[in-house]
Amino acid sequence: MGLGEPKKRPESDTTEQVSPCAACAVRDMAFCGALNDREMPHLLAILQTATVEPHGSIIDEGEAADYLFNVTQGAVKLYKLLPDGRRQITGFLFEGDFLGIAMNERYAYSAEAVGQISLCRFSRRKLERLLDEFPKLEKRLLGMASNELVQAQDQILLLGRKTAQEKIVSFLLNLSDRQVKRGAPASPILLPMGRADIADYLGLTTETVSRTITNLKRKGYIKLLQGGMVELPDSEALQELAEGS
Amino acid sequence: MGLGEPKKRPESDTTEQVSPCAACAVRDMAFCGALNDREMPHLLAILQTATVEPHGSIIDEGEAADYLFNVTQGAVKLYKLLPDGRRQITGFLFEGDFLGIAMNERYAYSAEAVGQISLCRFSRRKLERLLDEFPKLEKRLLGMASNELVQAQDQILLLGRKTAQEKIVSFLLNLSDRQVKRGAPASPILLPMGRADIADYLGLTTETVSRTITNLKRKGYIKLLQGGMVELPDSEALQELAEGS
DNA sequence: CGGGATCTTGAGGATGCTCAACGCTAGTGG
DNA sequence: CCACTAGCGTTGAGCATCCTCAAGATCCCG
Repeated sequence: MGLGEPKKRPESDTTEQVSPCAACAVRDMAFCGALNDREMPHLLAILQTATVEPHGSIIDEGEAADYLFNVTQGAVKLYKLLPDGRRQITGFLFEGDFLGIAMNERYAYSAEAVGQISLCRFSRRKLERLLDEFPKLEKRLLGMASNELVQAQDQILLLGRKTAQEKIVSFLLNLSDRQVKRGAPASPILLPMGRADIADYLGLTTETVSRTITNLKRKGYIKLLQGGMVELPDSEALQELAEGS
Repeated sequence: MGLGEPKKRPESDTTEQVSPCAACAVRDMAFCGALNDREMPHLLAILQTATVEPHGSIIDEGEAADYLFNVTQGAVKLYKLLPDGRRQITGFLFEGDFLGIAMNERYAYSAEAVGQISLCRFSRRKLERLLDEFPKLEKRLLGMASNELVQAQDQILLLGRKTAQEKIVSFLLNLSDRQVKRGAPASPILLPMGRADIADYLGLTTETVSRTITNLKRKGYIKLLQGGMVELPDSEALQELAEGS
């Protein structure tokens, strides 16, 4: 099911009457930032806000792709399944990230909340009409797609050719970079997802993830703090570990 | 260097004076198909055609992304390198495929001709101006980016969670599907690339690729023909092998 | 404080890699 | 015309990384 039918989902709020955009912390980072204050109402008119509980489903692979989303709070995981249950997480989304560019008529993957999250929902049909009206929105979307493709290439390199340790370190550095882009410090980083999720993202098992992290900890490359925080004392050294140079 | 400086590349033709688009076999499949006969001249005006010899470089990762390309004949491989030389091929392009969506200011990967190829080259700057003039071109580009992202997700699933045999079979079926989209038969398929390229695309070694293909051959799932052609006698059975169901 | 889920650690094993040799094909030049 | 070579593909033996299976440790929430 997913958010395509919000009436069935108790964790989904209905649209707020006051503008959620005015106070939106991620507006500039998100694709909404392409519009100025005068144009924003058009976007606001087709937008709904919602929250999803931990492990709540947002979209399901194969569903008709009728809605697009913008994550405004929390972490989301995207994943695909094989018939026998093997799972590959194709990405994590955080505040400001857009969900739904990768689709044809149907979603190419499922999406699930990691912790509790907030998001904006757009009708795809209505958004497409808006794109005709505001070409710069479409340009922004194209730029975002371009960027996502670059990220996907990096992940393909990681999965195809990196060792377990290189994968873990690359992952940590990637989270750090994205935190910086969101205006947070480069270290410590927050790891809101479990070992199993990390494993399914990096093409490993939870055991290997755990062992590798323990190893990095022992060697002093990382430090585990309270609340799933990880300190990266020497990102230069980590950078080298991430590329095997 | 790459095609950014065509004067230095003996294998690059200069622009033809007669319209190469009029007789273009891939026009409808390519993004050019978004424009009708009346609009086409605008595109033609910013386009150059070229050929590249086998193993010739088209773009290099990290180069300024000043040009976009459309493959009109032959096969192209896209790849990324790690500092120690490990290589990951991120995709193969064939007639009608577009090259260059995945970039920021710089190319995210290198591209090299597999055999001899022909392509169209567009100045990115000029093409972007054209996008403003023809929104439907931009829409087409966004749709193509969306599609490429879907493909990238599939590749991520393949690399992260499939066995060697599943990878090989998925690859063969993917080539078959794309041949069908180009109007060719589903079988036999052409394998213009070598074992090493297949290995670097699937995150394997040439030895494993060779062994796995031999195995599939022995079990009757595929048949190797002359000239790098491969027959797929039972695509249903292969479909199951590809997903481990 | 109890209990389920998650994380860690260990031992053994399998998939795919490394290293090495051999075969095949096509292009080259005697 | 055919030996020769270079590149590519195939096959084999041994091995390493990572997986599987299992048990214990830790954490978190009720």
